[in-house]
Amino acid sequence: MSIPSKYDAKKVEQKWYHYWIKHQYFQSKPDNRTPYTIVIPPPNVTGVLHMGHMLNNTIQDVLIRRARLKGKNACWVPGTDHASIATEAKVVAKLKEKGIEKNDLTRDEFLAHAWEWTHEYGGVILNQLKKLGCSCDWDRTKFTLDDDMSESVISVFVDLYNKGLIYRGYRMVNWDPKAQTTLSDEEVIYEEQQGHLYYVEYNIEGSSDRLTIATTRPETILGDSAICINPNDERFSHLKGKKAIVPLCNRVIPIIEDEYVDMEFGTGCLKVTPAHDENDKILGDKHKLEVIDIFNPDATLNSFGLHYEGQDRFEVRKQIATELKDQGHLVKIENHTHKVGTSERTKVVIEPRLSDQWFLKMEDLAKPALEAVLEDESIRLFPKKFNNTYRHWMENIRDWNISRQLFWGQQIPAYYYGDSKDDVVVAKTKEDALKLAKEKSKNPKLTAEDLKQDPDVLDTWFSSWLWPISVFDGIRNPNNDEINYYYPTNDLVTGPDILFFWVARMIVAGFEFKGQKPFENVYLTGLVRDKQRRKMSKSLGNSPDALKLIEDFSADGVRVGLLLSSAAGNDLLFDEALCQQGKAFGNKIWNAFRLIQGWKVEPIDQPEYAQKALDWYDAKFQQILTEIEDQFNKYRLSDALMAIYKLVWDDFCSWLLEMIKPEYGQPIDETSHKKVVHLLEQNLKILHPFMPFLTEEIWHYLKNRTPESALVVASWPQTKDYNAQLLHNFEITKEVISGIRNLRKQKQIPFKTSVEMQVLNKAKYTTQYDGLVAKLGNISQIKYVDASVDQAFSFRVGASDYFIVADIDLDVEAEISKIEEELRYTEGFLKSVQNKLSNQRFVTNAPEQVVANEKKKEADAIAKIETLKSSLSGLK
RNA sequence: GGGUCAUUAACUCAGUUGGUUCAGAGUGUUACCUUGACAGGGUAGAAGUCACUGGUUCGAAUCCAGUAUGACCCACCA
Repeated sequence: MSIPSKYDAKKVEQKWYHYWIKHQYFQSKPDNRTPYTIVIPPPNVTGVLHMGHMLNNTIQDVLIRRARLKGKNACWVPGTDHASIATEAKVVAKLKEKGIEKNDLTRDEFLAHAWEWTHEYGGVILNQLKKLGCSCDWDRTKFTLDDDMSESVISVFVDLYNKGLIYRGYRMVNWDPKAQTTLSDEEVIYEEQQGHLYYVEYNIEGSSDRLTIATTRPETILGDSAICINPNDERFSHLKGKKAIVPLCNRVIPIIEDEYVDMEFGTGCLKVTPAHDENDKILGDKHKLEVIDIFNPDATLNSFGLHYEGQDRFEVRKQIATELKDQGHLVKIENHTHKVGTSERTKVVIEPRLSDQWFLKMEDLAKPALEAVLEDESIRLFPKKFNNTYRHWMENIRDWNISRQLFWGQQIPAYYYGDSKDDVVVAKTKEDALKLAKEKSKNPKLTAEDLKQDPDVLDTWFSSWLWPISVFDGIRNPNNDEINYYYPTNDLVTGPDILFFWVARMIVAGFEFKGQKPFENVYLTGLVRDKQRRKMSKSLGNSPDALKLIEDFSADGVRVGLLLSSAAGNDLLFDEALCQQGKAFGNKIWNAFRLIQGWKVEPIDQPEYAQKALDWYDAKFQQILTEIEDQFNKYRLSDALMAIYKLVWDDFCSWLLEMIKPEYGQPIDETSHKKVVHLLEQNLKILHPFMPFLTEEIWHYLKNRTPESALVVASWPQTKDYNAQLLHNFEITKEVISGIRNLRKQKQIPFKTSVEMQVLNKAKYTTQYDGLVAKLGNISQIKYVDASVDQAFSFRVGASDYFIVADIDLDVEAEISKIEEELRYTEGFLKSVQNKLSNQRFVTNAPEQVVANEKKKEADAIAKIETLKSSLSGLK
């Protein structure tokens, strides 16, 4: 079988992905193995893969592939989210291009367009995940608007309504004037903006006095229903009980008193606009003020806006300022920075607005979810610092506005049978609703036509909070085999930006609807940023094209690149150079494999050095294996990968292969070859979760494999005890070899020139590796001596001296000064150790172990000084 | 305004209960090497007042207090 000298990632990756799918390795069905389950954070159905997804899903794939290798029944459930606002906005925009307005369509017509769009673009992102190598069970792919998923959502709504946890309320909500829907508090992003503080004068009724208020939103004065002063503010005591006149519209409004007003801010006078500010609403309720809504749903002014009717709020703000100025009501304008709420999806400024919405009471629901994370820690967040954030949110949780004024989503199963808002019933189907309506209205003559379903749909998160349950049909069929087997799932991998949107709510839903946590561990990744630390975003154009990256660096390379520097919770500064490093690593492995496979194998005796080297690597592998087990348990994937990287590159390639490599043109013995192939296979196994394609390719080149023995379903290496002393001795051997190389370089002794070495070494604990030292140092002979060797170059490792006898003039002066320098350093070191030891408080207070160590350091230093002195006198 | 976390080499980060060479890794950089797996390579080296100030301790990158800078989260100051 001929092996290509260049690794063709594109071809290989396609080949093996097909192979894995064909042999159904990613499929999972309940059986008697332990399950290991991950549900994917469903991406937007019409989205495309970005760097965040790449990172996220690479991590999930690493975890799931490792679990599969460890013999678990690994199940990774993929799917997409209908993302109501985002998708609806895209559909609306697309229709607009065709000259179609959303308002001209019926609900069903609009939904038909939306589904068409979904079918056209939906799933693109899932195909991109396949390119990345993700080993999802594609037969389980779910969409949050699938019929069964929707049924689950509706049934949960009805259930919560019947429990009295869902209510309809007339409240101040966050209104997105562009999408023309409400948003939950979590969907509002507060951004600091440079604005102005307008000082506006109001006339006082029946007086020539005037008062000045400060406002950031002068356009809302048309909706003013009071002026508020602090009762303790003596500056305004003469105004108590009087009335003010709103400029422009000349409406007469009361001057009320409330301690809410901050006397320090602005003028100490506050205008009250209950329809357009949450605090004003509270004040308004308290003082029974009129509520004057001056906006249309798209944030243009309505008839209360007088001559500004139909114009946009920000346009009106400018014009009204001018008009106020012209009429002598504007005192001054100051610059003022403040936080403005914007829509997470459409980016427009949120308008606080009073409207009827559906809410879910969260307080009681949150309790078990809070305990699970913070008290019994049955759910663990990685990194742990998010516990605090989680606690704060959960303890201050507010009711969740779950209704959206959109078409794309599950329509709220509430049916009105009369003119009043209270003439409402909630049921899974219209038939059930009719039954209930007849009872409630005591009107048996009601027909289905009399029922009008609430036009709103549910917040998308109200479907995705059920995800770990509903993908296994655990809502509709609470005790089916799948949910019983797979739930609770094991790990959840997602970004901290949706900790509240999704993670916290899933935990709530898990306890409420399943009586159990939805997952054990939550791995929160960082944000992917560019080299300048800017967040990657479409608008900045700094986000690389995911598929292009895979094209350029191979899927394996990109995976390694992403993971190399992505400790959980830390932002990842993405740099293509990392992918390049990943790709180079792949190349290194490929070439190591080619070397091994290229050797001629013959049934000759195994040289001793080869056996020693292979035994050493065996132990080294075990050491690293143990280490990465620990790192995986702590979700330190980056560290685990780095440990493997160094194991393969440094220990396997640079040391082991160099040590067992036969002379050029010579064969290798069968025993060694068999063993090194085995060790390579072990490496491939632990590499496979990170670099699935390359490893599978080499795995099949090494031996003929049946589909059952593919690497993807191989077994993870067993951890065994290893000889730590052996590893320690070998490290010393490495130092000796480095010493030789170093000395050759300094003295310009070419590697091809074989030299003799003499060793002054009382312990002789590394003599077993003399063969290796001879091979890698090109040493003709190693002799052990009892005294320093004159006329030789020397170096020192530990307490031993190594002398290289070469036929080259020795610069005695240089040797002497080198030794003298080391002598000075060692004497200084000895002095500091002895100082410490003569400190009575140290000796009495420090633990025995530490004192003993210091004493050993002292003894070593004394011994070293002795040998240094003797070589010095030898040279002189 | 409240809170959380961070600050270690040129860059990105480890450093687990204070005590073994604990001042580390990867990248970059420097010098040299390189026809026989791999220049996407090899060998060797340089590089840090562990943000600052004080404290606790025999001993502090590590614990405590404060300061500075940055990031993030939360909150209704017009």
